[in-house]
Amino acid sequence: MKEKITEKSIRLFDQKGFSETSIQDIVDSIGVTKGTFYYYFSSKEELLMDIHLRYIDDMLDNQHEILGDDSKSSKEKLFAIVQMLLSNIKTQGASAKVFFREMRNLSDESLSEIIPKRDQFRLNIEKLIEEGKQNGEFRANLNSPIIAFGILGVTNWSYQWFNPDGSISDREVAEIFTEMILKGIEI
Amino acid sequence: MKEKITEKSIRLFDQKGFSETSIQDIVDSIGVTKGTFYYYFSSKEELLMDIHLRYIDDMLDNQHEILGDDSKSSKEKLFAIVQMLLSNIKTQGASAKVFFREMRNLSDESLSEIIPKRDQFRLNIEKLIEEGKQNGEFRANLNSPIIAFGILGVTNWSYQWFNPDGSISDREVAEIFTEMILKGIEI
Amino acid sequence: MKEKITEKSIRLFDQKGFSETSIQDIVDSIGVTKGTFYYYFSSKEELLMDIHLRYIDDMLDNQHEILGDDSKSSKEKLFAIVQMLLSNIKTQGASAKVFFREMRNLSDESLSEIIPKRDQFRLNIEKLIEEGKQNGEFRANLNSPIIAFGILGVTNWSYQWFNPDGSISDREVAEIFTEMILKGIEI
Amino acid sequence: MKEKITEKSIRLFDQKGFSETSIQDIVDSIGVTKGTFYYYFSSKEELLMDIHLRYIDDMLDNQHEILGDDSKSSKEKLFAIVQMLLSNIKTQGASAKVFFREMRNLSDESLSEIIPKRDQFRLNIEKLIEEGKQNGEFRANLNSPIIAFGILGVTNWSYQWFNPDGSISDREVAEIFTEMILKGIEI
DNA sequence: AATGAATGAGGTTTCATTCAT
DNA sequence: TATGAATGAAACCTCATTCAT
Repeated sequence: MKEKITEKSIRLFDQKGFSETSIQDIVDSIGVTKGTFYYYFSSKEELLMDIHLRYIDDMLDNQHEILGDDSKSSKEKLFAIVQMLLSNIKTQGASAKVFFREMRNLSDESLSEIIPKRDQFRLNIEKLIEEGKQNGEFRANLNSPIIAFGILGVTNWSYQWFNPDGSISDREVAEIFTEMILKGIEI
Repeated sequence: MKEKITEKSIRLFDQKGFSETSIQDIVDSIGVTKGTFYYYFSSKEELLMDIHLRYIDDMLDNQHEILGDDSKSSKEKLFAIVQMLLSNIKTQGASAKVFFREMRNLSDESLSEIIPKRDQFRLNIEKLIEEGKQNGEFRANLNSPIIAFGILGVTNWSYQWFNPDGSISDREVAEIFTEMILKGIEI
Repeated sequence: MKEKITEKSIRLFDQKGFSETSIQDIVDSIGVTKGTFYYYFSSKEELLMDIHLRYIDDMLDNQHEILGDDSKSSKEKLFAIVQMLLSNIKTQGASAKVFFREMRNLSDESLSEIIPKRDQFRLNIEKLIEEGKQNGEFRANLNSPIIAFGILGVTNWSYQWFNPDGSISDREVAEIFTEMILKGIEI
Repeated sequence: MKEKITEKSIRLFDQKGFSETSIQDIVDSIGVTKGTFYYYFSSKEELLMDIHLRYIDDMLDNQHEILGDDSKSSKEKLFAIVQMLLSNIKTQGASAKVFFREMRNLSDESLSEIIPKRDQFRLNIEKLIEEGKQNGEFRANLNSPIIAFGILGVTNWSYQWFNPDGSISDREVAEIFTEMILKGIEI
């Protein structure tokens, strides 16, 4: 039941927004009553925090696995991360959008747990760029922190427009984006 | 007064969110009463629509000016757009965040006016890429629609993290991003 | 309207208790809506605090006037206070019961304002007893603090049983109690 | 278990009030679940009634024993009752406060059982005063019903302020109060 | 141009109670 | 004897909106 509530809430928060979705909306969508909601969650914010934690922990896990694979070059790791983020849209896209858009509705206490994790994800990419600079895969004069923000922009923004059921696959987009990031667009 | 209400609302919507900001919050912040608000706006949504329209029209104007400058190459136009978006963060960052985050709270009628304009901005970039492909500035095999999304990701995401009062200037970031987009990061 | 809400609330809190009286009960009893209540009070607790302050300030004023009357002996002042408390039951009895029973429902902040005033009322009686001991009206060996509690017990408890519309008047009860306090009951 | 629930409930009702204490509060405080509560009590009101009955029956028993002791004079009986009420504060103070404050939350049916017992306790004191008047211990012109209320005021009010662990003992307070009631405070 | 009083719908949350196990 | 899941009514409170002045 808790799982069911969480799943439905992610869909609703994605579609209508956190504040715009009432507990009534949530429980109606799964045919239970408000009491049931409060049996499993002590507040609406706790549910939001659950969703945040679950998402960022999952992303960090995925990232960790990729970065720990010593058989991959820095470029390959970068591609793997881009590909992971794109392919996750299908299953985790709603969570991701909630994560990026609704962080504001977390309590200060919850934020103090989430923000370091979010930053960690970005810093890991920054570290990957540094690694690539040192092993000669990437240009030595790159501003790693800004480039990391740029790469995250490319991937995270795709949650706003990419349709996993559309005519172009997540793998294709990942390839286009990785090539753009690595080689640029000029001739 | 209308201007004052709009300005303050943009700040508040940016900080707390549209649904989380009450009319009371708005009028309190400028020391008037709710009646005053409803003298100038017929609803909260009308105010939101005002903010949206003002932002996207301004962006389209800026873009239009850049794209119409025949003295610029495609690359230069691209740089100019990136630079325009970054430098706008200081004055328009709050509006931009409201634009991207709160579109959901517009009525269907308002959306039908806003969405085509938002799409137009992106399609203009797509067209610029096509133009660059044809005049030999950009690689001919680029997938323009996806690349346009990628470029918008880089710039739009910067509204989430770029601090105009920080140690790195908007111009520097624009240069880093344009170089990344044009040349990529590999050696 | 604020006055009306307060008056009705005192009646209802007296009859049913603070927690047992809903905002709905209050507004129904005067034919307005909940919004109206919250236009005048920011919370149910603020209303309770209003009632408390109004009551204790009134009692302290009354007491102050009696104690400041230099034409009265200590005994006469004591009688006047007892009489004042008894005669107040008719108009202030409901407030008094709310005051004694519902203090628990005040916030800590409100309590820190109310408790010193409540204590002041008692300490003023203690001082009156001391005064009577020194001017030879009262026995010199009295334990003033405990006796003050005893006198307040006699008067305050009367709010629980005394019916101002019954067959015995408040003046008669005040006389009986004053005689009991001054002379005791033994032969 | 039933005993444990009752004991904890008395503490909680005393501290926070009946309506302000939830079944959840009660069962949490003893580490069981709500089902357990409803195994022993059919409703929250039944528990409150249990507490009321237990208290008043106990008081009536104590009073009965004192009044039936033919070796005591009326004055001695009066002192014994005052002393009994004061000394009971330590063990029964919480019950007493619940008894006096929360009677309102009993059903009409429960009230019809409790009120006569409460009145009986007072009428027994009234009878004791009459007895003292007739045997020449108390003044013949006393208004017994009102004096009984006065005596109960002195003792019952002490539940509001007397601290059994403070510097003055219950026996000392009982002596001060009995002397005040018998001899008054004037010289 | 602006106010202040009032509304009413809907929000989150609490809680006594039920019941299958 | 005790649990845990679920209910549904009602609690306090918020807020966009209206309207007479």
